[in-house]
Amino acid sequence: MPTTRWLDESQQRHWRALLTGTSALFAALNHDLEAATGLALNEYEVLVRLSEAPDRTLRMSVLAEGLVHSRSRVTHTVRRMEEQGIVRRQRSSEDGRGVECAMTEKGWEVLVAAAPLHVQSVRDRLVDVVSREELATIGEAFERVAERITENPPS
Amino acid sequence: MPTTRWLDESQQRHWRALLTGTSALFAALNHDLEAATGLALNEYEVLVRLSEAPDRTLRMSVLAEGLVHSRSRVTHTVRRMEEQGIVRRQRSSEDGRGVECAMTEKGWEVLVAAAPLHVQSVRDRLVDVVSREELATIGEAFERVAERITENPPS
DNA sequence: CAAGCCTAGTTGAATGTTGTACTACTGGTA
DNA sequence: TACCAGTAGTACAACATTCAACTAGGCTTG
Repeated sequence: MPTTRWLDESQQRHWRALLTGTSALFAALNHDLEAATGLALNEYEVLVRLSEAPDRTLRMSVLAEGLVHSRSRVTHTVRRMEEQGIVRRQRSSEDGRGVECAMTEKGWEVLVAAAPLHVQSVRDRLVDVVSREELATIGEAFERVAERITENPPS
Repeated sequence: MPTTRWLDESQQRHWRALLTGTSALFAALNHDLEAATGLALNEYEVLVRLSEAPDRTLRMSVLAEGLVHSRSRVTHTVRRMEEQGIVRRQRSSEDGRGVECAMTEKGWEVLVAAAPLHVQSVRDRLVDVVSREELATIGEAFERVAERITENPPS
């Protein structure tokens, strides 16, 4: 059992800033979006993924993987969205186990209405607050972080 | 109503990387910590804040502000922690409305046992994955992001 | 083609979080 | 000292998330 390599003071400070900063950021984005459109950030993300997919349709497991959510969480989220009529589910024709989630026309309209507001909010709270270089550094760093976690998942 | 300034492709990619990267990161840290110590990341953070405070004691509202959690969430978290015997609550003597949350001796022991494991996990999943400069950039950027949100809170 | 194992997705219960309304105390003002 | 607006915290209900079964279909091997 090796002795602990503690974080030094500045590492500590930066890590803490990330922790509270992201917490504040996501809370604010969620709040902005929900106030303006009634949509939660999770739901919005589902719509974005669907909008980019062929036939605006994705398998549940693809959604789960892309959003980094548990399968069960996606099931519940999509069920709620289905009740609002913004997505629809149907059994996959190729794989009898699979379920495809498709965006409805109403879902598309909801997304189109929400997108400009959300983008403005992301700009106000993040993109226009950091420099282009900082954003690039952040993006690349977290790409690596995510990759590492995929290679070596918890549990 | 001005036309939307959309994100360009690289901004889009970096923003998405942050979104999924932090999601994966916090899920992994939470999982590591919970598996090793039975403590959730939230609860750990409460203990850390208390451990740094005079008398290892903080007002509920100070905890809420520091953790960027709602007052109600902190009430619940602290109640659960009190049931485990790692913190204790008492009415504030100076302000009759206030409640002070103090770390117990058991809480201190739990924190001391958990800290090395948690630090290792933070290193493995973040600190040792990015360069010192990247971490500094990230920390400073998010400090600014948080500041901006404080100046201009949602709702 | 049957057995066993894997993957996809759902279910329901336990747990956690949010939002609103409420109690209680404070501090300032008349 | 009586009022009133504001602050601290909690209670309860609605909602979201997690976790551990569970159903069902696919894939591989003998």
